Amino acid sequence: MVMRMNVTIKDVAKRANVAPSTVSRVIADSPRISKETKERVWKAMEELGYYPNAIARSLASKVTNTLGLIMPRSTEEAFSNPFFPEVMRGISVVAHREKYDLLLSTSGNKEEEKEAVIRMVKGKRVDGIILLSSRTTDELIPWLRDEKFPFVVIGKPLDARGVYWVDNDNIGASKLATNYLIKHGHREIAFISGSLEYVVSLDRLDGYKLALEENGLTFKRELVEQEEFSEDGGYRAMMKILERAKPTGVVVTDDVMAFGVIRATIDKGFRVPEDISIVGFNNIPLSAFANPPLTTIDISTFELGIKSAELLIARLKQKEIESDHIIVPVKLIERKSCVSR
Amino acid sequence: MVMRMNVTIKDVAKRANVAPSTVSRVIADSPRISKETKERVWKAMEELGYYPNAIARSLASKVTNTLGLIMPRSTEEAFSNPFFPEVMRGISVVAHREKYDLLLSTSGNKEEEKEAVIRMVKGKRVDGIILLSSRTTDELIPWLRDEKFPFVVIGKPLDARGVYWVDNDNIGASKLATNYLIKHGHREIAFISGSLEYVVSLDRLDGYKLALEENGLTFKRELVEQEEFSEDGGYRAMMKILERAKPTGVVVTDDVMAFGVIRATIDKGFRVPEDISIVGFNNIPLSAFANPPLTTIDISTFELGIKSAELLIARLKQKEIESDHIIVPVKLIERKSCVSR
DNA sequence: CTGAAAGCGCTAACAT
DNA sequence: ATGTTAGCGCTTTCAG
Repeated sequence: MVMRMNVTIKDVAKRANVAPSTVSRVIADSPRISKETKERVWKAMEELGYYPNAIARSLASKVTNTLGLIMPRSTEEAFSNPFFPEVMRGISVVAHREKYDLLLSTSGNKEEEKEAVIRMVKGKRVDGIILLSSRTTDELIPWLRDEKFPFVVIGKPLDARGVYWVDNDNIGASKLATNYLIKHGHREIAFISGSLEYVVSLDRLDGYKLALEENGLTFKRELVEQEEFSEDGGYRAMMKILERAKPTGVVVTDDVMAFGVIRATIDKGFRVPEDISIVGFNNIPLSAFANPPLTTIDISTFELGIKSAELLIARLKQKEIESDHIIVPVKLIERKSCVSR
Repeated sequence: MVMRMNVTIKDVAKRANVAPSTVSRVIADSPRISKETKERVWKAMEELGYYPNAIARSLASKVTNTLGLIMPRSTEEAFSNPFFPEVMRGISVVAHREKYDLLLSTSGNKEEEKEAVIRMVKGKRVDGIILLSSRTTDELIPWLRDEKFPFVVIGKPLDARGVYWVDNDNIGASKLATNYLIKHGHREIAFISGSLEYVVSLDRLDGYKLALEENGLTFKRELVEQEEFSEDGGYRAMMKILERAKPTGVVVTDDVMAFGVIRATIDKGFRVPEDISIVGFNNIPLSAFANPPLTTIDISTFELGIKSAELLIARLKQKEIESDHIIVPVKLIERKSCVSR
């Protein structure tokens, strides 16, 4: 029976006839160690099947080589919207390239979310944090800023002073969507978004208003509705609007919601796009296959993930950073859910 | 200027007039500490804003309260298929409930995947591992088994001895899909799956063969094709089949691939379902919105995640485990992509 | 019920 | 170029 104790740096040191610190340096591939000793140490590591203990390493060096990911609200919900996997895909590409692992917090609500962040930061489990979406009411951002802990947020925070963030130009994107409808002859344009708790909703509402204004159209309260980010939310919002107004076009700030909007439109006896044109946001994979295929604003979700990870890692490595934020471009994808009037 | 040193267990001990070990016991809520001391220590922790350093804790106790997630192949690809986010959703629900965090490895290929696992296991960064999909060629499973490291794999491994796993009855599921087509009068049924490197592909191929056999139909090589798990893979597979055979129905073991199959069918001048019926697998959200809406086998992806996490955690907590594997039920979702002949 | 002390496995001054 | 020596912050015998 083999009682296989864990082989540590000491065992390697002994076998290679060097000091533990030398082994440590070899692991870090320090240039101040002679080629010969390195070889000798490598050989010893090989023979003993040595592998560094990352935890001990972290404790001593205060570096974890891992990035914390904070999902919005419940992790469970987050994975339901294709937006998040896509952002994570971007993040994981960069993390992999830069040799970072990813620690996912699993939280269920606002309090737990805060808890999760504290656990990561004070627990010293990560080198930096990416916040996947900011709410205006978020107390996390000031907290992290005060802790002087490196983090970047996806989505421009209300108070962006001293915080690094990555986002689209949401005002511009929303103007783009609205103008598209206006150019196609629409005058009564509805606007459906997620809760105004989210800065992104606020900004897109502004973009919508601006587009109306610049085209001499008047803003009408009854054409605007907020609901939760889900198919059902979109459905409910559109039902409410159709009960009090007659839009010919609608801007919906989330494709998943847009599916609900389409469903509501049909349920109310209208056709898409013949009676009502719809433009969505995010260009999720589903939107190309919807019926009709959805015209939508592609916000480069993948890129949002890429850039946020790059920005965070640049910060961690104390690289020169040009700006404390990055704007990722959007583009309008024309499909079949809009028509001229 | 405040030089805020990290407050440690020692500071708390000093302030509460106890020994560090006592503070440690209070953190663990040991019953051998008097109520009074506990209160005193809690107060001191509160006042100093103390928070345990998880890394130091892990080093000393050899427990991380973290589960490692190993994605198949590249993490990037994984996030492209809705299957994985959905599994992760299930895992995260349980992890959250049981107070575990999730560590995601970011790997790009087979070697890096192995590297990632070693880094997690030998680096002592996680208490257990969930393997999100097994290939027949997987050397990870024997390795983990030999290391006696707790892990569970989603997808029955080829050699399941001594390994814990969670899966559907893939043979049965595939029979279900194939029989459905047979019952609807189809005789020439094609079968498209991912690489036979995956046990799941093998099993589903077996199920398909069994269904044919039990119904007196002969298996034809030219009706079978393997390709990668993507829309494009499905497209290519179907193109190849249509160049040499005339199926009236096809079983595709992945919805994303099924979309490609539909596209190929149309490109070849056939209609779905009038000319060719299609049954998919996974019931991803997209499949309900496809054109036509896809009839598919729902494999309870979310449940797969739930069960795998529960099984792993039960193992970590040395709970009684009834069986070393869990079979999650499937069901057929009838939509519009199939028709009787 | 609590304290003292020895690690956990590694890194990082500081020497040499 | 390499060794010595303290820790990193916590847990855990072992005493008492």
